[in-house]
Amino acid sequence: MTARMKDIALELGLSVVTVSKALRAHPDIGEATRRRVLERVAELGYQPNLMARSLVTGQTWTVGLIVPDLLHPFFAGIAKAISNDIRAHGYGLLISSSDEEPDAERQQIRNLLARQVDVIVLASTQTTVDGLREIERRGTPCILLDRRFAGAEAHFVGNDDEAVGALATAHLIAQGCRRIAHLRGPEVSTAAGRLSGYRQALAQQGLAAPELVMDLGPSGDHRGAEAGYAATRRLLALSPRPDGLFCYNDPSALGAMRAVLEAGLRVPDDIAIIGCGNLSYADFLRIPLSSIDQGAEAIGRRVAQLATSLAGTRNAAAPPHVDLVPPRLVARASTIRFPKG
Amino acid sequence: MTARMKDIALELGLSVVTVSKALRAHPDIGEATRRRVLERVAELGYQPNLMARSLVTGQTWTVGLIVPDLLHPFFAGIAKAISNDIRAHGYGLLISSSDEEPDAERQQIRNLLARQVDVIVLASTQTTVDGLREIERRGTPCILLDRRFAGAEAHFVGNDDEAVGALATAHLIAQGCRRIAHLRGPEVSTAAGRLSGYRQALAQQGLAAPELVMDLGPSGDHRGAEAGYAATRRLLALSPRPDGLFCYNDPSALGAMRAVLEAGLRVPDDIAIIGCGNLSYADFLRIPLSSIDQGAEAIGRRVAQLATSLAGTRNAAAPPHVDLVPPRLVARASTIRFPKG
DNA sequence: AGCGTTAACTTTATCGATTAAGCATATTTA
DNA sequence: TAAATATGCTTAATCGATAAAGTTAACGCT
Repeated sequence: MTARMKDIALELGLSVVTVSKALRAHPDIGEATRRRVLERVAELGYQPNLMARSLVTGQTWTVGLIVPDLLHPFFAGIAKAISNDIRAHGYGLLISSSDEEPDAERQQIRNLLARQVDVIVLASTQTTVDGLREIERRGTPCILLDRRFAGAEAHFVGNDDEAVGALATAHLIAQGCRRIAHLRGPEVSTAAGRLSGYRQALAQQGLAAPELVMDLGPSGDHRGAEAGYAATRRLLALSPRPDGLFCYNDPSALGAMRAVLEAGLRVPDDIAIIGCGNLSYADFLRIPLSSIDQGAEAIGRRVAQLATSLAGTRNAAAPPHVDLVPPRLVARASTIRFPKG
Repeated sequence: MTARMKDIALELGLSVVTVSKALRAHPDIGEATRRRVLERVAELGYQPNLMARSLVTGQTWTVGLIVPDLLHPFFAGIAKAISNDIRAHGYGLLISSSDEEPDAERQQIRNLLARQVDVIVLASTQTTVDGLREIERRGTPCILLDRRFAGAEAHFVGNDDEAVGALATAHLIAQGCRRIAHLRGPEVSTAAGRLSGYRQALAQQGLAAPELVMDLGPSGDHRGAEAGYAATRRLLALSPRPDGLFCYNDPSALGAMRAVLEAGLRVPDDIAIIGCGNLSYADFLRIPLSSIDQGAEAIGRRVAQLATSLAGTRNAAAPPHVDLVPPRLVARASTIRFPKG
């Protein structure tokens, strides 16, 4: 078995409490004693049992994170950033992937609560705020990530999705597109936000009608390319057809691009295409894809900061901290119609 | 505050132990009492404090995972699969990303041990097995993931990297390549294994000499494309130049492809290129990249199975379980020289 | 009737720490 | 010089559960 404080105390002829205090640099302990303790602790490579400590202090130094899909680079990037940043403050990260299933998510929330995590960070797949009741009842601080709820008074960190939609659409307009279509994502706040931003940008230029919005359907990210392909085929059947396309995410944009090229049209000359997510290796695609970078790392860092400041708090009536990370346009060949020069 | 067993016991006029046993379906408890308890527990949405439980049982129902880079799709895929599979057995997953820094990794190991995880799953960035001493001393079961140590008697789950190298190289040979080069990865067992497989495949066909191996350098994955580009430029300066190229990973293969195309050569006709990792959206690249699929999900599932079977074990003298997941060739345009028909 | 069993709880000890009180000894302070 | 304060430890209580051992009433058997 592993050494316990009791063992060290016995060896040194001290009480357990003295050892405990010495380890935590409590002022009660004299210099000589502290040194003796630390020396023996170092020799043994002793580390206090965090379970036991947590039981009495009520703090577990653990953040719980639930994402819809850990394989998605956006969420993986956020998870990595959170993990790295909170570790610097002594926190660990318990991660689970809900696979876009609300029931699984609720179960995972319950599990995190049973584990007494100090904070829950949640990119929810729920449509209502009800799933958060339990968290609230427990008084565990909760940070909503990427996806928000209409009337919920909760902390939030994520993109300003209206800005995402507006940025992408304005870029297409600037490139000379006049009939700009949108592939709309599933029933989550991000899709609604991007659609709204798209509409705003169009309205601002008097390009609102007719509306060229096509649904990608409920498919998750893994089917994004197929969904984008199918939706775009439907768009191309319209006449006159669109000359610009803002896609909910990059996979659907890739599917869209395939559909456009297969139809014998040119990208970006006939149809300019922009996605969202800024996938890695976009530069190595057949036609490098313009996209909106969501800044996963920045989001993760801000979540980490908020989480560590919230940990230890209980039911603090602090006003919700809403942190909208600005998106960044990355223009590549798929939209650049007027090469400079 | 949240309800505790004591509260429920008091309300129902029972002892804490009775409630505890009722919740765990202990045979001591009568049907009527059990029902009363379960009913009240359901009403309150009570969940036992897992910290307290762990302290006495010694099991935390937690698996610790350390990977070099959570953003890397291979490790993200593994993490996702592990998380999903162990959750079904009641386990949670504590994840951290070591960023390929041995010191960070060691610190993370210590942290996981202090948190009393039941099993540690480790894709190590260390060069020696010394960093595992502490784990061993504690008797915590440990599963090495993806990267192995020479003489270590430890559980291992990952690819058969010699098979990876051999599979890729044999494929190039089958496509008619005769001067096959290799971009070698950094100082980890996977790079050594793939190199060895490459050599074996060449030797088997009497194509061994001269050796056309170029180092990618110590760069991690994020610089893979640049490193691949640079190494390939050096390769192209040779004469006669290679006609086939097996790259350590996909990013370096993309860099290699860029170098080849910039030199005015054709892929795969002048030089066929194959990578490793089977990156998503490989089909949407300028020239779809052939690659070796490592089967991240399969690896994750096997790790999960092994981990749950090992949890609760201490210093079991069970012989190390070595699980080599077979790689799968995914041939695409970058290597297919003889289109069928 | 007497005694061993069983069923269904309760009481006590424990897990490995932390926090709150005690208690000498030494050092100031008035 | 006596009372007041610090200094540096120790002992007792606690965190929220589980495990081991004890208790009591009902039951069955010869």
